[in-house]
This record gives sequence, C-alpha cells and structure tokens, in this order.
Amino acid sequence: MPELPEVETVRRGLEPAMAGVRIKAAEVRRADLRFPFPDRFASRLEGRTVTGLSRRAKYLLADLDDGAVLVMHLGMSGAFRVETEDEVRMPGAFHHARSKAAAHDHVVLHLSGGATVTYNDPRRFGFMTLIPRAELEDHRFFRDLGVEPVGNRLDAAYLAEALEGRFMPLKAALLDQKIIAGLGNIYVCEALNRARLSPRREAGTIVTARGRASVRAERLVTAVRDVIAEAIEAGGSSLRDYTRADGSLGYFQHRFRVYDREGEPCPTQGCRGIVSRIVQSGRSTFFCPVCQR
DNA sequence: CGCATCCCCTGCCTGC
DNA sequence: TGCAGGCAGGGGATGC
Repeated sequence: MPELPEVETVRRGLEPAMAGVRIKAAEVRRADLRFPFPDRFASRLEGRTVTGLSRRAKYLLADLDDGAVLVMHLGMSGAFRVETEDEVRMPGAFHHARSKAAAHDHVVLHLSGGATVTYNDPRRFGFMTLIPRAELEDHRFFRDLGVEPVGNRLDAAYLAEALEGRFMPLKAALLDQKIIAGLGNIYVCEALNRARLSPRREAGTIVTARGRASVRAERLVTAVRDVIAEAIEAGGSSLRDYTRADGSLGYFQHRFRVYDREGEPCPTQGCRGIVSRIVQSGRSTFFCPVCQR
C-alpha cells in the first residue's frame, strides 16, 4: 500500500522494535518475492544487530552490525506486522507460531527481547536483499534515484533543470524516480491538483524559455512538498494502528482531493470542475480538467 | 536517449 | 451464488 509517506510511517513503526535489537532467528518461507532472496539470507541475518533504520525513497534500510544493509521494498502490497513480547507471551518458544501465521507471511524476524517482525505481501512485488553499506550508493537500486520530495535539494530550479526539454506528460515526469524519488500514483495526482497543473501538460512547459524555473515550477514544488509532508504527518498519527495485529496503516484515513474521486466536485477553491479519470501510461490519473491547466 | 507498453502477482469489486 | 473481467499504491525489461 505504500508510497513514500506510508514507507516512512512503516519506518517509524518498526524503529522502536528493531533499532539496537539483535535478530535471534529469521524465517524465510519461500525462495523469492519479486526477486530471489540472496544466498543464505536467513543465516546472514541471524545474530546481527540492527544499528539503525532509515529510508531512501520507498526503500527501507536496516543497517546491520556487520556492515551490510538489509534493503526492503514493499512493492504494492507489502506490510510489516510487529508483535511485542506482551502480545505473544510465549517465553522461550519463539519457534512456535505465537499468533497465527497469516496467509502471505513470507519473512519473520525473531528479535532479542521477544518481539517478532513479520513481512506480509500478497502480490509479492516487494523484495528484500542485503547490500554492503559501502556499495549502497552505487547499487543499481539507488544510483539513479533523484531527490527526496521533502528535503532541501528539491526546489524549483532543480525541477526546471530536470524537466527542461522534456516532452513527456508532466505526470510521467513526476513518477520518474530519477527526478524525484518516492512519488507514486496517488500523490502525483494530489500534487498536480494542488498546483493546478494538468497531468497531460508537457513536462518541459513548466520551464521558461530561458530554462528558468517558472511560477508553475514553484507551485509544483510547493505542492509536492506539502502533500508529502502532510501525508507523513497523517500516517504518523496512525502509528498506533500499525502495531496492531491486523497491520493496518490507516492509509485511507488520509483524505485525498482527487485520487479515486471521479465524478466528484474539484476541491479547488472557487473551481466548479468535476474530477475526471484518464489513463496515462497504463495507470489511472485523477484530475480536474477545469482548474488544472 | 526518451518515451510507451507490458508484465510480475493476488485480491477485491463490479456486473452479468 | 458463481464467474469473468477490470483494476490496484511499484518499477524493471523491452522495444520503438
């Protein structure tokens, strides 16, 4: 279910359970998710201490005390479930199922202190792998990633330079992880509505003839930053739900302006448009044809 | 190189 | 009630 704000919410949910904690045992219940697990994956995790949990774009990164990084991606349907000792209360019996294993529980980490962290992913578009810390930046997953949407490096000048001369639809440009890393279908739709820019506009047209950032670029950057920051805030407020056994993240607690709102009134102040749905590169786009130009 | 299309997989919703 | 079809938040591979 995750775009960047959800991944950040997951990170915040996992951090108290995992940071500084040793992995006593790892159960890996199938040979692959999206990709095969690396050789000896489970045994390479066992005995390691997690020294920190961070995030880059939609990747979760658990630093291990042997210099490797456990890289985790949730794909479309990945979720973690944390069960603490209190909830399980089966001391000395971590190899027994404590809460029932749910369908699609693929990886279970048994942590020192008694908690378990379970990765569940019905569609299996997610993956986990191990990469040496020193090689992370040059790894194919990371080397081409663009800037974080909430961070100092995203500004109108950056966006103008990235989009200058590009003819692809603005929506496609925003989904391009090489430009801004971590935006997904929902928040791109949301940001474009806030910025009152059409998803169909040629990306290069938010740049002035001299290659400078335009007012449109400024509006877009502000919208991207705001929508992501607010969503992280909203996700953070649902952290309590996260640790519950059902693993729900409160994702739909977040009210979207246009996403999945075909036929509803555009929320832009003073706009009388109706949200419409189109398909761009095979995926749904929701936008207001009246105020988004 | 830039861009579009297809595909991996399961689950859920809709309509017949 | 069953079943087929469409759709889903990601992103990599392929091909023009």
